[in-house]
Amino acid sequence: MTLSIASWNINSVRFRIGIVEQFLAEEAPDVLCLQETKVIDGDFPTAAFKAMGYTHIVVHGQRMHHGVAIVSRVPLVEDNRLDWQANGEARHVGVRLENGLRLENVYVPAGGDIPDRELNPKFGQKLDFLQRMTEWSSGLDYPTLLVGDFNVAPLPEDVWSHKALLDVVSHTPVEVEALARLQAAHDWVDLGRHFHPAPARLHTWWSYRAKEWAASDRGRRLDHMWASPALAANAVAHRVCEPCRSWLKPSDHVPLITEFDL
Amino acid sequence: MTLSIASWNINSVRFRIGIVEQFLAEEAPDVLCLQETKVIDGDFPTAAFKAMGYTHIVVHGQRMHHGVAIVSRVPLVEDNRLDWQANGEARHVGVRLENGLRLENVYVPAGGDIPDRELNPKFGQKLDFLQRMTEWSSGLDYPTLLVGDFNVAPLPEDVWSHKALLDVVSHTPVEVEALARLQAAHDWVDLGRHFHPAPARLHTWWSYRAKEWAASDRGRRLDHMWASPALAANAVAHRVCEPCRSWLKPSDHVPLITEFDL
DNA sequence: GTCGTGGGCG
DNA sequence: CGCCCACGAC
Repeated sequence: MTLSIASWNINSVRFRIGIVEQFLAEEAPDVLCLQETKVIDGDFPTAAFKAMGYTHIVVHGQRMHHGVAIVSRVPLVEDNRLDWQANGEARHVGVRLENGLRLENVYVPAGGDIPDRELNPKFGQKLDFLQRMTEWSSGLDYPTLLVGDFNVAPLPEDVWSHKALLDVVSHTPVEVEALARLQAAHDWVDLGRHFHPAPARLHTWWSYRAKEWAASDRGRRLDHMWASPALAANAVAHRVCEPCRSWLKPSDHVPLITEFDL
Repeated sequence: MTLSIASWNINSVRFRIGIVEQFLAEEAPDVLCLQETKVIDGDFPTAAFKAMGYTHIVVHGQRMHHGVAIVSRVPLVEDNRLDWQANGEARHVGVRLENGLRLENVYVPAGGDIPDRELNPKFGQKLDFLQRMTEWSSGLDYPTLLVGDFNVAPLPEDVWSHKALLDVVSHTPVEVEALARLQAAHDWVDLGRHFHPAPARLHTWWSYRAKEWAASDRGRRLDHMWASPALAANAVAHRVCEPCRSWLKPSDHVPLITEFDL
């Protein structure tokens, strides 16, 4: 059987429910992981998803910021909600699928503007978050798919200009090294680059602030899907749905989809 | 020649420019007076009006609240901006048409919630505003059309329930008496009731807070067009465009139109 | 209920 | 740029 899993930082699932429906209608993934839902669990637009066949819904939201959710056409059960900052922010939810696959959906902190632990506490929190994810990751002993907005673009080819972004949060060496440690801790396979090796252009985010985002194309690859080595062997396709960036009232992130043959 | 003049409390002309265009396309009044434009003069959507042939535009706006404007297909010149509160609020603008007709566009203060001068200063300011309009009105000696949101429903038949609203600001006896003095000061002809005498139902405003506004029909006649006696003799029709209340993203007020044969 | 504004955040 | 919220006004 085949299974398709998508991930999308939606930047308010309520405000953008229309393009989420459009995406599900066009791509029909079996499972969709959302980040930055920005909604408390009671206000999650459950009905819209159920009407489209996504009847299995696991939410972990909060007021105002952050929030993650997983909606699915195939059965799944909630497994855990981890708090890698121990501050109560809703940045992770994990589920188990019927075939035993674990799916972990995470929204890594953005990290503020200044790439300095002392001057900018948020930057330190981001690095600490990645370190605690690394420790968690090293203990995993079952096939897992880790997806979400990691807020780090690791490779030079993951940003529009390696040189221009070396001191910009999301692409600084210290973040890239922290992400490398996380990846090594479970031998995670970066499915994006597995299917589209560097130096291929591969971006998942374009700032709202650039009005001519398509023309200037100053993108970054902040969103990722990482698989346990055994699971990666079953991945048959991976793509970034870049056209979604130009839909009406878009998110600044676009969806990723991986197809598995299990 | 005939001349049609409309008046509409639009509750943000920028937010509702779409239905303003729809109204102009359908009714094509020669002149449209707007209240609660909620826009500073520099941000008034001039281009949209000019594109529809309303090339003569006189605005008197401010940040955030209030604001009035007159847009016209026929030539007119700004005549005055009166401040009947002496507090700088943009609640009036007057123009002269080529035929000598004066058109005065006013947005009377709502007056707050409690109908008591002592407990609620805004109520006193509303009564003072009407008193100063009365003094101004008694000195008029040229044919004038006074239009706008008067925020008073004078007759028992001007509200959905005379009894229920006797103590509700907009229909209290003290406001009704103040409006009667204003009317008497120039022998103003109330064109709404001139063409649709009581007890005919005649409402121009329905609260946003009643979701089933059409079914419950708890309206009030807060908007008016008053003519000097000599001018009123030339009025040939007057109507309230009630369907506008059910358009997409409506104002809580609907437009009024009077046609003159001059 | 539905505006505008201003601040937080990304 | 563009979301969420709090506030004040009507």
